Amino acid sequence: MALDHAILVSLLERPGSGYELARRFERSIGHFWTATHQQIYRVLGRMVADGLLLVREVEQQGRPDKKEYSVTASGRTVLAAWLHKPIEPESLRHDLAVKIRGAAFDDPAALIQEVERHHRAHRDRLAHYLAGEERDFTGPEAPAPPTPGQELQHVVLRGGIAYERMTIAWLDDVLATLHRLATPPGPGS
Amino acid sequence: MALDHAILVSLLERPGSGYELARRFERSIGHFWTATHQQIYRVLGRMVADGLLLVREVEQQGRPDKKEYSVTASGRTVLAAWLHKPIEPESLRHDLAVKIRGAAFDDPAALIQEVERHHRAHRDRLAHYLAGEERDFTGPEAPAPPTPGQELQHVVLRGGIAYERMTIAWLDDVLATLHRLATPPGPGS
DNA sequence: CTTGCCTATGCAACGAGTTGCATACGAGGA
DNA sequence: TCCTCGTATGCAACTCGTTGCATAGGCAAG
Repeated sequence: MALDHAILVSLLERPGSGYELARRFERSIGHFWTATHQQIYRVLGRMVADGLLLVREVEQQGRPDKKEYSVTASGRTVLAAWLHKPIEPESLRHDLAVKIRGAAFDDPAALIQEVERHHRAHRDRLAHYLAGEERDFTGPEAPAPPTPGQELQHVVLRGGIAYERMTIAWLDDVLATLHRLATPPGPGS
Repeated sequence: MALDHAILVSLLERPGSGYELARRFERSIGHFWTATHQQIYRVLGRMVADGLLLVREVEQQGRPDKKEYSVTASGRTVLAAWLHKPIEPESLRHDLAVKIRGAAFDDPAALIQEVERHHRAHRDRLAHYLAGEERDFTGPEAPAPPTPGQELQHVVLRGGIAYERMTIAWLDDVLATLHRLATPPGPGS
């Protein structure tokens, strides 16, 4: 059900089409939520049927027409109700951690390349987040007195940055451990 | 599909019943994966049908009988194949981040209690992880030369600890931001 | 002019995951 | 005696999420 709320927040920040939402979910919102376009289109249809969203056909030049969605008063009410309802602290689902524990029953050294791949991916994401932070919040182009909405977006982005930094440091730890296990105990020991 | 592999790893570390697996998934394995008992029972049945697991009826005294599952050679092969196949770096699904951005369209101060609740939950989890680390890895009771399997379990646990520490620090940041937004700009400004 | 790419939307089928309910045994307390 | 709690397993119904496929317009390169 939380995809509904993520869509409401994103459309309140700026109305847009399903396609645009899908791209946002790959970028800034994807920092903390993911969704494919098929899922988004389906949920958008249901939310319109439920009266949470409005659709407006928008003709475009040089590209296909689009449907722009915006939040109704009813949608704001639903979002507010969710905001006031406590949620459970979420737990991780970390495939890589399963693999690492599974490596005990296979060759730990075979995992090194995989972990390095993840390490690179997280370094890339961190660089991407930092560039976004510079552009939108800390750089010279940033709005001098940020609005509450911008402050909140910034603190969420700082969370993404902290997550990537932590993950990179942990993957360093994992790599060191895998190398230690791959190298048999030295003769000087 | 990854629940299958998490179950294989857990049963290789120690054979057990569906009920025991469900409790492990609430504890150590739950650090990086979650599953309800219904889901586990269903998957166990399918994996037995596929020849990945063996069942053994075990009579117990003072409590109902149980079915103990263990991994077959075929199960080990399937796990090894998965270990050698690259996976995508996973992305977060953080409900609380959606709420924080959503607070821009509601009362940011109303979120403070919710964030404090999560803060407490993560501090509790951190304490729980640290106790487990002391007990199993760094304390005087820990095995002097750890096996590769224990080293790998430890590095995964260190990941959980790093995640909780990072999250707690971030929630401090979030709380400071929410308090700043809740307090109107002071007269001395 | 065909091929591929980007924008834009959507269906159908399947698999993953959640929620509610049901059963059954044994132990302990009201 | 009945009620509740912990152990132990499972069905049924539903929603969530993924994968594969299909359509369609415009643009640019070969």
